[in-house]
Amino acid sequence: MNPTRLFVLGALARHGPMYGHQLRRDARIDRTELWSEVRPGSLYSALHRLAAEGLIEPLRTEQAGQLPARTVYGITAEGERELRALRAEALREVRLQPDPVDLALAMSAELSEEALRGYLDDRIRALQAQASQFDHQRERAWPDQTVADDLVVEHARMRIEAELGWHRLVLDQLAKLTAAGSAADGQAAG
Amino acid sequence: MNPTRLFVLGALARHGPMYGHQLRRDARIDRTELWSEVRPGSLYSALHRLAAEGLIEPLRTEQAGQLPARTVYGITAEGERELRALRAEALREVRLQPDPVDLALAMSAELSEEALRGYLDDRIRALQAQASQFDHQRERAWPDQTVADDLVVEHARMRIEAELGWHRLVLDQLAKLTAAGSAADGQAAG
DNA sequence: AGTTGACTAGTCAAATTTGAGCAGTCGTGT
DNA sequence: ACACGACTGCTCAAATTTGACTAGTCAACT
Repeated sequence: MNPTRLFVLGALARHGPMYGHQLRRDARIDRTELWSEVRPGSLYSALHRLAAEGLIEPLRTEQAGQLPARTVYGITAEGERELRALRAEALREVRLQPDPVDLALAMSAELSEEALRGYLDDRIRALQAQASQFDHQRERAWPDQTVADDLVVEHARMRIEAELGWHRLVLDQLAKLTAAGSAADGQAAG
Repeated sequence: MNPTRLFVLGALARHGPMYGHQLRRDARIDRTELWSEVRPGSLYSALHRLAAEGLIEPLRTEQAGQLPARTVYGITAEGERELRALRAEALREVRLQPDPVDLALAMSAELSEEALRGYLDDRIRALQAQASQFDHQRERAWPDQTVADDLVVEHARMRIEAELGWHRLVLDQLAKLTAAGSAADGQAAG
């Protein structure tokens, strides 16, 4: 499905021509980390590939002060078409992304009850921290905030709440979980 | 983090020596699709790499009837250590995986209200279908089902419920969402 | 006998991501 | 002056994933 391409095309369509680092920066600013983690490597490789496919095109190179030169890309007509197609694909796709913690849990039978409880407590604390961050952010808007942005934040908040609920359930069942194999395996390397 | 490696090491540690296709098959049987999508390409490349690193080792090659030969791998002592490390890593990591639908939604301002409502209705139907599947499955157990397996299914069920709640919220705000840009863009290529 | 369809066990090229790094610049202190 | 850390704009190798494909076997029909 490739979210990186969707992100690049969408950003160029909205804001107009941009260069690589600008995309990366805006991704941080606009809470983009919620829907897509844009790493530099992926970003630039997507830019090169999109340009090679003619979906975006280098418009000019700029130079601000003595900083490294940067290439400004704009979206092409074909890129707009691809953007609509990718967006439709993303909207149609309903997939619960697998969570590695489930995999880990299924393999933790021989972990001691205390060790597992420690992990779970840590996870709950981390989730609560994230939740309260969102609650603070929800109050004050950022520039150019749209209804869609609100909904994205709300989505994250609701998912955190669901995670918290599940974690509490796991804590509830902890005794049963480790009842079978209760060997000593308190701490792992890593 | 690499869930595929964790899956392979964990499965070999639990069930004992196995060959590639067996891992792939068991992944289907044990609801593994919930936590990890094991595609053949990823699976075999993980096997080769784990073997090269000495975390698993080819024990023998079998041949059942005239079917293709298959290589049986077993986990090594070092592999067991790596398994514990990977599991601890997965248990520590708390990350809300970004959902592409958020990205798509943030770029759907110029989509018509009806088009967006159509997508959302479809998504809700798909989610409800998945939910009722889980509800049926929850009643009858599968062989070797553990408490952890129950919890994994429950996890998926709770996440679906959260998704449903959010989707209804989006439908609620739909008028506001498309209020700004309401051009005609009813259907996209796809 | 021949065909169909599903399963077995795995390969491969191409796309993509990861994670680190590079060569420079800027701002801030000291 | 100059050291320091953070930022800018981007590159690169290595790891990994994707998705289609190979080359055969088996059971069941027709």
